[in-house]
Amino acid sequence: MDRAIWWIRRDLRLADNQALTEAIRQAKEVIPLFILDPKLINSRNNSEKRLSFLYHGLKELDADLRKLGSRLIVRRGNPAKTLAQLSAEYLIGQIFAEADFSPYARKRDTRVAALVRLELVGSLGLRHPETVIKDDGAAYIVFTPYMRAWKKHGIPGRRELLPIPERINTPDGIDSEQLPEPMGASGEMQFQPGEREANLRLERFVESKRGGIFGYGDLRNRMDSDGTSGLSPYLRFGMISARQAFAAANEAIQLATGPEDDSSAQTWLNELVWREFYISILYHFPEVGKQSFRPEMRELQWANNPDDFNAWESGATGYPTVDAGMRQLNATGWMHNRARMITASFLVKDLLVDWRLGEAYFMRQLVDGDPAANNGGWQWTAGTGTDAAPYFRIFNPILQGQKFDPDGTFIRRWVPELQTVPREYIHQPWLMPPSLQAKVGCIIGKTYPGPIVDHNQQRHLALMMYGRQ
DNA sequence: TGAAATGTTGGGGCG
DNA sequence: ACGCCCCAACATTTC
Repeated sequence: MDRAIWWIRRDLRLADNQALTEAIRQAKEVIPLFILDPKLINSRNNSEKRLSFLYHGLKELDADLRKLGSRLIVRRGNPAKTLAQLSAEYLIGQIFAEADFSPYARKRDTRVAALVRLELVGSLGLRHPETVIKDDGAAYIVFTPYMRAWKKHGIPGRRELLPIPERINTPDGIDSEQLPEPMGASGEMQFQPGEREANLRLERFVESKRGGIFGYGDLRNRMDSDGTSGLSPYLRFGMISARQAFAAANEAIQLATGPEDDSSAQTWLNELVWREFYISILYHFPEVGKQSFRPEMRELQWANNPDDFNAWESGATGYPTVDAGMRQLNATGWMHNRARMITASFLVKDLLVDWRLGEAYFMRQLVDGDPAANNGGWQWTAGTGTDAAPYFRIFNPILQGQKFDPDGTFIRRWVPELQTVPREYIHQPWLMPPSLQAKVGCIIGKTYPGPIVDHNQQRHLALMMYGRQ
């Protein structure tokens, strides 16, 4: 084959890239192509920060490609039309891409495959969803059996990962669109986009002597510390492959020196398996993107009060941990996982708002926003999903804060109005006597809202709402 | 990857 | 010495 297109979608990396490797193996010349698909770019649930991360990431990828004698070609338009037109114009033999399993991606790829030769190589998870199924061919809908089956297959060692190609021959004279100017300089972003940063983060995480993967078991839930890997945006855009992450996790498990380290590293690896699980769920049950997985939970009578929702999204519920989480999200496009569970539980089970509104809001904010993982997380919280939390499992935002942010460091970082509130009141500032409020300059109802609802009361309402179904 | 409600146990104060 | 009560601490059940 003379010419192939490496169609880049959610695999913005040169290392361990099966689609790219296969394109180079089969064709003399390879065109690295990214298509700005208006359907995705202009989607109502897209996020400025995620787009900015993508655009910066594409710039990085272009720079990396130029070191290999190639460059990134960017086109805007309908993918099927764009690929058909390019294929005809440049006599493309085949298009190689990494498989993506969101309902939209699958529809899109079907349309593309009807017009041009498209070969999907590898996937955004380590295992293709068709390969982890029960003996009778049904999909797993409970995590633990899924994980057991998943783990029966091997995890490649780091030495088996595909190297960065030495050179990519790309024909000259192919027009490329300018990338839209991303908002904000990449150097100021919390997540520096690009493959290089992704690898640095993974290395730091698995090689760190304190914290990192071996401290993960203890620290992952602490909202007041950096106990997580911070890799989600990179996995989201494939700046690092799932295989690379799994290989590193597995190697850490081999190197663990005690049962604590071992179980800590296992815990992180399991989080990666949760990602695979939700990719698989969305693949086998694409309708979860629109409605509850559980049919009996599709007609819940949500309150959907707009004022409550506004208070939630802007971080003004009067519950410090909830507000801190939402403000972290709004400010950075990322939220600690524990805070995601707490804020989500609050929206669904304290404010009785349809989980789909929360899911959409998260998609509009998150740098790492991914349809499978985000949907899985929300359905888990709402108790409507496959292997979901039972409906009566309701987070108490005060207790969660006391457990996972005992000093209120996380709260004070994101809710400056509460900066001066003493430790003993930080999770319930409304209990401060008026004299203390005046003394510390935090007046409940003025400088910081009182709780918009009573948790205990709302908890009972939620139990009734779910119980009636 | 929860928390509240309810039940059980046992030590200590006390008459 | 004994029974009774209280209640913290822990366990179990329930939502």
